[in-house]
Amino acid sequence: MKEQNETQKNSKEFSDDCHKLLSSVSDALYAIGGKWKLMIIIAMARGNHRFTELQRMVNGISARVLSSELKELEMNGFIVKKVDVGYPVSIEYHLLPYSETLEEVVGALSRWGMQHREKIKNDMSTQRQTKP
Amino acid sequence: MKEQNETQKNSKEFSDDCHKLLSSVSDALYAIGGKWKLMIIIAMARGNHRFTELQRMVNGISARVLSSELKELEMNGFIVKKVDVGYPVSIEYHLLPYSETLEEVVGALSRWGMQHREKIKNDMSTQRQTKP
DNA sequence: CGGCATCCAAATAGATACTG
DNA sequence: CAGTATCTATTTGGATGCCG
Repeated sequence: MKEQNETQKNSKEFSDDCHKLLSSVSDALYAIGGKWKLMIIIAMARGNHRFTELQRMVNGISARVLSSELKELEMNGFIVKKVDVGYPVSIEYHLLPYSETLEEVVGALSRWGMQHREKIKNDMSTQRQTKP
Repeated sequence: MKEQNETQKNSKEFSDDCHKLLSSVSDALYAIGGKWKLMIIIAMARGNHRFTELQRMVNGISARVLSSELKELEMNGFIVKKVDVGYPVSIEYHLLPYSETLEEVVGALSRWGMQHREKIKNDMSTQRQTKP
């Protein structure tokens, strides 16, 4: 290992680093990627616990998709489904502590999303000058 | 506005906050969501600039998909395509400064992905005890 | 209300072949 | 090398209806 020249070594380590970075990001996207999972978790963190509440809050999601996403989130340990067998039966979904580990990701994404929207807006208004 | 009771007001503001958070995250996912865009940007940041380099580095992407993703990234101002008309013609893709704004997002995702992989590993090994 | 089953349409992805 | 074109297979999603 130590005997290979610096160029090779640096290149190899660089490439290894890259693979590690890629696979960890890939793992993250696999678990919480897609359009809906983070949105559902955000909505739930903000006090929406019922199926229909969630569907109203998460814009554009259908019942079928919400249903299957909730199932996956439950299987993966992000949320728990609580069934209250009163009358009428009430079903609520709640975040488990593990969801809190996503705070940094959600924060980074929302900050970036906000400033990205600004950028798009500026791009559009400057473009309008050249092509009215 | 001021006349509504505190419960309603707080609930309304909470809901507004939620919508803002949801829409900014949604914007972010729209721009850099999907399996590939971030991966391509990461690989490029780590020194992969040629089409085939990128395809080798980003595991599982096909030429067709890589091609279309690169086009989108270019249109959205993340990367630039440089054509060197020497012999042989060489084509390279490079990150534009705007890609650097994604650093925080990439960092958060990779940290989360790493610790998530650990969690999965532990879950699997503890589960193996009960069902060998 | 909180879903599941079914059917159908649309989007996406893979394989393969071909081009300059 | 750096793609494009075409075709097909698979995934995904919406709409609808039904059920407890």
